[in-house]
Amino acid sequence: MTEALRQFLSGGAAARGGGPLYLRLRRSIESAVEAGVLGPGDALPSERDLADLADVSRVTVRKAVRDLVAHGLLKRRQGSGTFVALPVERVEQSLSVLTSFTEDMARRGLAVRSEFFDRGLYEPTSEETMTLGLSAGEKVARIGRLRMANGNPLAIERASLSGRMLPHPEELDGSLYEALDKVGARPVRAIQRISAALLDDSDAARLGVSSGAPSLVIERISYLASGKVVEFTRSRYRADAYDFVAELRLAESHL
Amino acid sequence: MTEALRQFLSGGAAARGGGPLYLRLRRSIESAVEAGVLGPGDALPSERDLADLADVSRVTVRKAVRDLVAHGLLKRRQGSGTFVALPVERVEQSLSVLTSFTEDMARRGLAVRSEFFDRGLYEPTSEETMTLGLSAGEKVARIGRLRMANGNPLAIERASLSGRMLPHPEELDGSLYEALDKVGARPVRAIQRISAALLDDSDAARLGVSSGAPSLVIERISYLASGKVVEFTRSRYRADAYDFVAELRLAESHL
DNA sequence: CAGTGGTCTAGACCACCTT
DNA sequence: AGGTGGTCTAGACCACTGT
Repeated sequence: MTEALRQFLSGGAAARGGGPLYLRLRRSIESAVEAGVLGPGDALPSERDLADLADVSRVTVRKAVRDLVAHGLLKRRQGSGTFVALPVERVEQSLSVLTSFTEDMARRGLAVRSEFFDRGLYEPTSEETMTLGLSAGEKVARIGRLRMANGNPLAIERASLSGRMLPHPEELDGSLYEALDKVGARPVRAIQRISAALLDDSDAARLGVSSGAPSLVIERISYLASGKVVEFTRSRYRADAYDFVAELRLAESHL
Repeated sequence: MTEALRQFLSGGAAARGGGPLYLRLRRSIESAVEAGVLGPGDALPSERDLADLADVSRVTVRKAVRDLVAHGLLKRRQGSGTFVALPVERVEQSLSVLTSFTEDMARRGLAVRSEFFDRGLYEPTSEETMTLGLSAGEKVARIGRLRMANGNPLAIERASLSGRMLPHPEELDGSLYEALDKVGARPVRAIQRISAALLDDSDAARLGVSSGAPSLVIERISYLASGKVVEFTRSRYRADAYDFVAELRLAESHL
């Protein structure tokens, strides 16, 4: 195996076109994975061995590997090694009709679990006061949870609500909307904003991906029938595991 | 100015909690920007000077700065310096009704321009053959363009169509849908899939962002009234400049 | 030409996982 | 205990940008 790799590294890294060494090495490793010389889950040689094989310094190896880890091709485990990433089964979520996370996953035969890392009443930020239309002195209820499907962390959700809607957030256990339903504050409409950003270190750790991995950023504002804002949620979905799907009618559009 | 910075670096970097040096330095620079000691567009001291100020090696400075550049807080210009990034005005696009890129931007008073980097007929990939339902021997028309608003690159679009629909792609100049309209192949419906991923080096260069910056990945399949697939487009939108917005009706959902 | 970021090296020590 | 990735250093040269 190391012999086949040598073709891609020592021969490959030097020969493969021009450019900086770390880029040539990066392409060499990519080629080795694409060619199947390294399969999913396989361990790469240690960074020190790679440095020897490719005849570059370890710093250069780390630069090449870092890029490939960021793009999701490789995974590093401290003290253990560097491995070709396992293919991730991606999960889809519809954007036209908002179905529940739990229902969505159940329909796909996935076991869902939530892990709360934050449930409590807090002094609101100015953003929360404005978005939720809080009155002076009113507290804000915050719910932070890690969403998992089949044991894999998929998303981080941080919801903010008026403390009046949810006076005991620490008792929340299952569905937030169910709890809202009980106090007659079930939203009927939501506006969702989708963007992308790199995960910060703590969110990356929670989601079990490398620091600096990309994520889908979802901000949702939910409204009551009266038009009043009930809930403001900011979520982070693992970009390597999640797709949002929308169906569009092309009315008078000229693209 | 360097005097105020020193508070955040020499004093700051060493004092600011524990953890690796590059993380402390990163936090110090973040703090300096948040505190307004460094405003948008301001130049940071050179990496060598930062290394002296914070009393770390240049490698460590570069590691801290790289992270901040990836997150969009700083921008590096080779031969020139490192600067606090200018705030980017974000652009929204609706997902419920697909309006045209050009119209959308015009409504916001933005001048739109497209730059083609690829227009031609090619041998289809197997993905194109399957998605577009091409018959044997049929060529595929590919349109690759860089979308810009007010001179700023916003997105890269790569569209694939049957060569029969668009036999002379190199003549395409304006709207693709307009061209399709002329041959009676105007789509009436589309499915759009939204995810996120890091930009590769060449796309990052086209979009004028740093290599490894995050992007929104949009895949769209457009259908004729007959149900036949007309077009398959894969786009990359700058994550620091683009939001997709969807309105949702919460039918029977339990979140 | 001087100054900046970009690449690269050889070697060191630490933190962590495995056995 | 031995091997792995994580951090860090001091110094070098290159490529690019400005004057």
